[in-house]
Amino acid sequence: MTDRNPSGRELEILKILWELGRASVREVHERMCPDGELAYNTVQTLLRIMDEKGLVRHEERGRTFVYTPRHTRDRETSRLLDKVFDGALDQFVVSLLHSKNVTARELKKLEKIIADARRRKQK
Amino acid sequence: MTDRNPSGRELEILKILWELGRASVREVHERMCPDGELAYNTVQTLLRIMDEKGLVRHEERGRTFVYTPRHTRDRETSRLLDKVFDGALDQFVVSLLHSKNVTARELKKLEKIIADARRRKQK
DNA sequence: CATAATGACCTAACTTATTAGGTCTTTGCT
DNA sequence: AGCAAAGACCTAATAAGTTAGGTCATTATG
Repeated sequence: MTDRNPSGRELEILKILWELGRASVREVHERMCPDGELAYNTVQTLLRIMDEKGLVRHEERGRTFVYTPRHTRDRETSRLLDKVFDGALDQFVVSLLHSKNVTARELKKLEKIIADARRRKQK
Repeated sequence: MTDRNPSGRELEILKILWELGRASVREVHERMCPDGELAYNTVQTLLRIMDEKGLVRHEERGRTFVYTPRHTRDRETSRLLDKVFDGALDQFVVSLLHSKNVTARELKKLEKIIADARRRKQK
């Protein structure tokens, strides 16, 4: 069972793994719920399922499993782009600008990001 | 039970309603599954649940219900932005540019969208 | 009028997601 | 050696999402 999509909780775990790069169940658990909202076992079960789904992979370090993400941020972004906007990039960006109050500073930053991408494209 | 989030199928229905503005069960069903992938009753049930969740509203036209969306595209975008990128707009856009092959033409369009937004901001 | 079509409403079956308890094993500490 | 901590593995219970069948009322149509 390879390459399925993450559910809500699974996405939370993926976010941790994207941040840490690699992590054991314990590390994910501590980062995700420092106040014990979820049981250790819950996180473990989720990671096992995500492994089966192909969203993460694991290697053994001693007797503990260290997980790394296989599902990428970009993949997730792409999925959402298709899911909500049928792939229409411009519509997505317009909506993005509506969706919250964007500061002039942020806009400037975005403009630079796009301009850079264009420059790279030209070459 | 107001203001809950759409599931995958519910989002599909919302997309139809965003496009059509308003529609009966039959219209949604025909647009969504012209080849009868889903039963009419399935769509009807989904719309009823979405009504309870506050994602759509309905008014009666004769003896048929006409549904309109309450959950907006922008709201959905905002939700995804938070869910995947904790609200970091720039990260989202960078990922967007990675997520598929963007043409130079599209980039130019995006640049214009951002520039226009900035200009409006200045005033 | 009889019958078919359309539509809302109710409910059930099945699937997927979420949560966590119990068990067994290894390891580290006294 | 004995005990506690850490970890994987198995399993179950609940919740949420998905799908659609059956029922009844209203409206067309022959």
